[in-house]
Amino acid sequence: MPASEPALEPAAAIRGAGLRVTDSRSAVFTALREHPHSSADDVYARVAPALEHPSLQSVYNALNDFAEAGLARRIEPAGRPQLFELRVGDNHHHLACTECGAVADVDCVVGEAPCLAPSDTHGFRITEAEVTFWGVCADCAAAQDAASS
Amino acid sequence: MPASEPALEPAAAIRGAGLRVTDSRSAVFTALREHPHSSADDVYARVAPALEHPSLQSVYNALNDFAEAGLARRIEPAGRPQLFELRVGDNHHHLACTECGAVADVDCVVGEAPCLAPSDTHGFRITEAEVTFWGVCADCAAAQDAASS
DNA sequence: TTAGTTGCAAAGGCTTTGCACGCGC
DNA sequence: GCGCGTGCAAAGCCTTTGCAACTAA
Repeated sequence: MPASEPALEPAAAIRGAGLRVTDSRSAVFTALREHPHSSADDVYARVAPALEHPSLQSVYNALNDFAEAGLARRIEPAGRPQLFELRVGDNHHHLACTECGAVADVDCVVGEAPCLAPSDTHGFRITEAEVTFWGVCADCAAAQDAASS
Repeated sequence: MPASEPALEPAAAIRGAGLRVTDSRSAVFTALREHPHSSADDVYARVAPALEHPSLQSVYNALNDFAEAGLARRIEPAGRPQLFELRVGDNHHHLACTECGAVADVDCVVGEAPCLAPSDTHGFRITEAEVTFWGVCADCAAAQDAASS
């Protein structure tokens, strides 16, 4: 099992990103590592019990700080609240469920960033290629099949 | 009916999608054809002068109806208001400017839908692959260069 | 100590919803 | 005439902002 790679200490990761280490941030970091693709609300729900005075705004602060510091990546599935994940810099993409909003990771088909290049850049200075596969997750597909039978 | 006209009559397109033809919808359709990648606000600003009693909600209604009927496609650049365009079914992708939100079309590098397949579907029933290239458009790049020089 | 963070409150942007009137079919 | 669509108003969701008190370094 991949447990060989010791999970980086939250405090070290946060400090390494140039941010101060606080209880809130450590909690958010841990929650995000254990449950990637979480929305701010999800993270808040997870860290709330562990903190003295939890606040949704602090979670937003932490998430935004992480995103800005390059610790976390922001995912914004169309029409849904934004999600966050800690995997960064490995150019992976996402599968998103149009029904329930579930998101799963997919390794890039090509393997190196940017994994695609547009045929015409229209003068844009391109920095990133984002790929999202839309579909229906296994659970929702099962629900649909059950409903239509 | 030959659908080979350079510009399909708005009324025909709308009726063809199974929607009733109204002034609002015709105006929205025309505005969208002339200015693709428009937000609801943009469209509203364009159609308002031509209508008697314009309303932003009607524009939203029309756009959502179009999207649902397959007449228009909804684009949702992360963190920006949603945009709409009339090109549908041709599997093209987008270039988006991280600075100003400008969007440009790019033909799919592969050419047929879905143009990519994930390495692992995680049980998803995939219906669409969406590719967005993020970067800085020519105008914003020029502004940045000017500011840093 | 001192700048960076938190917590609380409130505002803000974008989009949707509800309902009566009017119009396309 | 029937039913969909419009217009007006209001609410809703998610996110950001402002400011005093607090705390990591």
